[in-house]
Amino acid sequence: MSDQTDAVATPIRTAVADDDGIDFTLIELFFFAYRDFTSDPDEILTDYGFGRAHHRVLHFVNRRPGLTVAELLDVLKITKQSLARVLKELIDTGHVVQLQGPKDRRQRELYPTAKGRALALVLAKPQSRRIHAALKEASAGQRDSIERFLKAMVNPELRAQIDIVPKNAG
Amino acid sequence: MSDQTDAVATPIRTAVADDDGIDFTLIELFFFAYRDFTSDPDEILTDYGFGRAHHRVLHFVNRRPGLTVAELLDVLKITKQSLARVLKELIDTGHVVQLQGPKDRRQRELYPTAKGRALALVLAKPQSRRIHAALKEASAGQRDSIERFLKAMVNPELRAQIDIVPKNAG
DNA sequence: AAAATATGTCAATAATGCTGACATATTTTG
DNA sequence: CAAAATATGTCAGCATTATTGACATATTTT
Repeated sequence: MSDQTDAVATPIRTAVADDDGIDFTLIELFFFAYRDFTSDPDEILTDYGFGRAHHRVLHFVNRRPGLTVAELLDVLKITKQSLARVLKELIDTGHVVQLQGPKDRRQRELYPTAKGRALALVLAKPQSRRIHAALKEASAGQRDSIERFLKAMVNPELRAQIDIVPKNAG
Repeated sequence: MSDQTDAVATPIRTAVADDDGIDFTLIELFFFAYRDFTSDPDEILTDYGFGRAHHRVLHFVNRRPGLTVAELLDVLKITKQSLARVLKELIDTGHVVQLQGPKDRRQRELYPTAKGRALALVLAKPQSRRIHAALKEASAGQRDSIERFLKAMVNPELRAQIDIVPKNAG
């Protein structure tokens, strides 16, 4: 009886692999890729006294100018209280401004300032460069596959969040 | 003069888009995909009183049985003190065991127990299912593109960490 | 007028990370 | 063999990002 109550549990010496019917290869690659994907902006952010949370807010305010606090909470999947401090700091430092909603004056529409736009671009640049480098040898069709894959990884009921920004809104 | 000292900074009402020479589409998709990719195991982990940090340790101990503490720190890119608490909890709950290194007795080789292996599979299952569903319509060649892309997103000098586990170690 | 909604704020707490310092056991070096 | 280097463990303090619960204010809807 080698159950949990044994003083010493038996070590398993074989590695799990894709054989177990589980795609460990892609699971692990996704972890490594995202770890390094976020590392570039993380370094820049420390110079500004900001963290990854500030980056996320700044990104979406630049991506969807005029979105409300509620919409931002829904996209980030965090609570109002978690957002509060981060948003306040971005407002206090002049990266983001709030405007009263034109139709519903309870709402606060969030917009980037020129300063906030500039920082968003600075943060996105190394990420875009990394993506561009990773796609170097990929064809246009392969890029489409990757885009479709990433989109399909998102919960179906939340995929609408992605489509808010048209492919080339410019 | 609309600089930062102005009482009210001017809001920018246009959205950033890929036009700015930055691949915001993939940047954002990567964020959404990873957010939902980690949400499944996160929910399961709360039932065990564990967090995402425990999951990462458990994953790599199952993936590379016998890896040392130093190797684990290198893979996770965290400090020894950060790992300590999480690792201790996994050991105390019988998910992971430490064996003295056979050659260098200072080292502690980390192995999963049957309990730890089982939990790793439970956590990986929904992630694998999500990947599988996302690849549903993709051809084998497209899967390769995605794998190559994710691998290319990892810092070149750290890509060796990925290759430690052979494609089909089974 | 009452209820619902959007936002803001306060207080307390948890998870995960950090730095710095130091102890122990073991291996390597001179 | 003694000294230095290495691998690990641990303590104390702290920062960031998240959580829940409670409550206040302004505004809109019923």
